[in-house]
Amino acid sequence: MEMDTPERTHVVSSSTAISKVEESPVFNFLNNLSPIKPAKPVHLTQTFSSLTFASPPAIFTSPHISSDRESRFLGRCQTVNISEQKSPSKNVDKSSTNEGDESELQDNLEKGKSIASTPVEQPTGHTEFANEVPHTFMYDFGSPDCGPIRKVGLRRCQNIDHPQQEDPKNNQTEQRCDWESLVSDAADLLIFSSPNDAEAFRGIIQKSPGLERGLGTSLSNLPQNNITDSQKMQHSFQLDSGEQADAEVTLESLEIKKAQEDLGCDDLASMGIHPSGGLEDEATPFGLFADGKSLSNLQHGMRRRCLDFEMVGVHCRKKFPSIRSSSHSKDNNTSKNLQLKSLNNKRGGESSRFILPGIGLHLNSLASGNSDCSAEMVEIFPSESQAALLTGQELLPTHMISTTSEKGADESGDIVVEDNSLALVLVDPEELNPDSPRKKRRKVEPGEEAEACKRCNCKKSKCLKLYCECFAAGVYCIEPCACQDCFNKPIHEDTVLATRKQIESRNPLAFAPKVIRGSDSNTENRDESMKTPASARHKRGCNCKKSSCLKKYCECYQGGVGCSINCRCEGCKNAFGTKDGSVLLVADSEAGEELAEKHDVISLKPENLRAEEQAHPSVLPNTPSGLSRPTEQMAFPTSKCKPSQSSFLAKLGNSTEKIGKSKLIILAPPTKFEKPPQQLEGEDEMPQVLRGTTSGMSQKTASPNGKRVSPPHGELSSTPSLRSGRRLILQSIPSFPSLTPQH
DNA sequence: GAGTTTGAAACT
DNA sequence: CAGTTTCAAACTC
Repeated sequence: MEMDTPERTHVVSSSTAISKVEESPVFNFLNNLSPIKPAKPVHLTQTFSSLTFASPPAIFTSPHISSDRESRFLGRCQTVNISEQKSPSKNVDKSSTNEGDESELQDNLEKGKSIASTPVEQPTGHTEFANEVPHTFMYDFGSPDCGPIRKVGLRRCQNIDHPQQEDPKNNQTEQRCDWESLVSDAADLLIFSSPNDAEAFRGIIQKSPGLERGLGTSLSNLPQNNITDSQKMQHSFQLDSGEQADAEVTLESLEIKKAQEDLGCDDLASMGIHPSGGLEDEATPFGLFADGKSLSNLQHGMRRRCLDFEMVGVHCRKKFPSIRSSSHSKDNNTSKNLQLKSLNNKRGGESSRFILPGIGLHLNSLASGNSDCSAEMVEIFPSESQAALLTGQELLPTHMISTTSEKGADESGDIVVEDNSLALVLVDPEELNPDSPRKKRRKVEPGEEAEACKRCNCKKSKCLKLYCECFAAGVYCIEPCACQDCFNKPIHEDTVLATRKQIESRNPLAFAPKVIRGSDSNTENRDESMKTPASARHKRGCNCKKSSCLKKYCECYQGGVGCSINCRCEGCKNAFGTKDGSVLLVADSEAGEELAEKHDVISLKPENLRAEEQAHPSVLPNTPSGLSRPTEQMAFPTSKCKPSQSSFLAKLGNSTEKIGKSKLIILAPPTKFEKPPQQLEGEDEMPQVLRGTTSGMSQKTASPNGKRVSPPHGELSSTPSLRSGRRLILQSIPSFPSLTPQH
């Protein structure tokens, strides 16, 4: 060995020289003199080659070496590998490798920095490491210390969107496992691709003390540069994945990360705030983490996904239950922790659901329900944010962002409301105070929630049948529910799931959104669609006989969609569209009046609307004048809300004048509205749900431009929540006066 | 808040 | 598939 070291140094310093030396008779002579040396080099070489791992020689020689690892891990991985490989290079055998390889090696060395600096012992460890590495990727085995880490690596590999980011991690993890001490030294070389990863590791570490030893040090040692780098990575990641590519969002996320660093990730994790979602998201699905922190991470990750991928529907669904629980207890800060815990638990349960087969439908159903719940969502997030605020308000922005983004994806109208609430949160420290306006708002909410995300009142169904709105929506019952003998609770998750399966077996679409937007008709042409009354339609259609499809008894009407051929209703007067397609006419008729009346109740003041229409008959160019209003009204009457929004928006778009100042404000973000049409395009029920199927309302409503302005809640139908959402909007309106230009 | 109406869900 | 019953929401007072 001793003899080797000097040679190694030589090799490292000048690879070319090495080859010459080897060839030189003197070298051969020396080798002959010391039988030991030759044997080792050969042995090593074989070992590596056999492994197909990048043997030192192989490394030099070529790309072949890289094998699986490199294929998976590009760029940075090479760097890491180089560092690892260095030690091998030291071996005499390695020196024997081709010159071309040497040149590569040098490059690598430059990147990797100091191979020479690595301790002599490394070679041995390195060989081991080399052996292990391939296995690590290929198989899930490992020493107790390394096992978890490797798993993570595997996971990541599977889910990896960005191999580069992961690669570094894997490399690090591996190195740490085998070379903890060495790694610490080389930590500088290693770079976590993303902050997310770092957090994820932290979370892992928390769970597994063993890992913490290995990783903890390295993490702690990570240079700030790495962090920044990771931040950048995350940023890029967001951009890549993210439809939400908003620079602001990313910036905030960065800020959040910084804040986390300042505060300490642990604290943040405890708070349930996790700016970075990356690994967490991935990890959770695998069920790796059971504890609250990990869950919180998951939650955050979930959010992230929504943000990044606009998996809003799913996200919302997952969150919903938790949200509900949290929403109720929001008032007390002390309770917040408990809430969070409960949320975590619930979420965990949800996550499990998420994994379970058949859940998809459930989730979808949730989505529909979620749409309703969007209002809650908004509030809920703030609550969490509040918790976060306890430590630092900085976190809030993320929540806000996330929430908005989510909503944006799912629901335009609700989103607006949320924004308001969020704005309040940020502005007012009072939120923390129970007396804060927010709290007041929440107080209002209970009623709203009850309506919005309807709370059931089941007495005999045990909330395990579709009679139960909660169950039908795929959500657990919560406090507001007045149900009796309720089994639709996390505690009875098994029962709930079993029941679900049973129901699904009977009707696979039982939990799917009842209202489906027709891809074709729906979307943008909805105004035109008035021709086809129900571009968005109820799946099965209604069977109304006495309500004339003008009351919420009618699921079509309730869902804000017109009746279709599927309906067996009698005397259909559905304002959204009659079975026979004579939608508009109806609007003018009784239904329209009724709707208008209801509008009044809502405080929408149909008067204004009418006045507007009169003043601006052209406001709704797409829709026939008569129809436009009625339809809009239609939407309102039921929930008092969502539909109205869209309608308002449309009107507002055309004429901000009368409608008003306050109302217009709410409508504000046009972008959100833009999304719905896209959603409409997706025909698949599931996707729609996930996306947050647009409600008929939104579809119906037309922007002044003729474009559909409104919201997405496709499923408004189901949605009591929509209703609530609208209410919120109305309420929120006052808050936004500033936004509305005063005329 | 109690009672009625209504139509979906569930059952046969 | 049709008819009946059960159920809970929607509605009315």
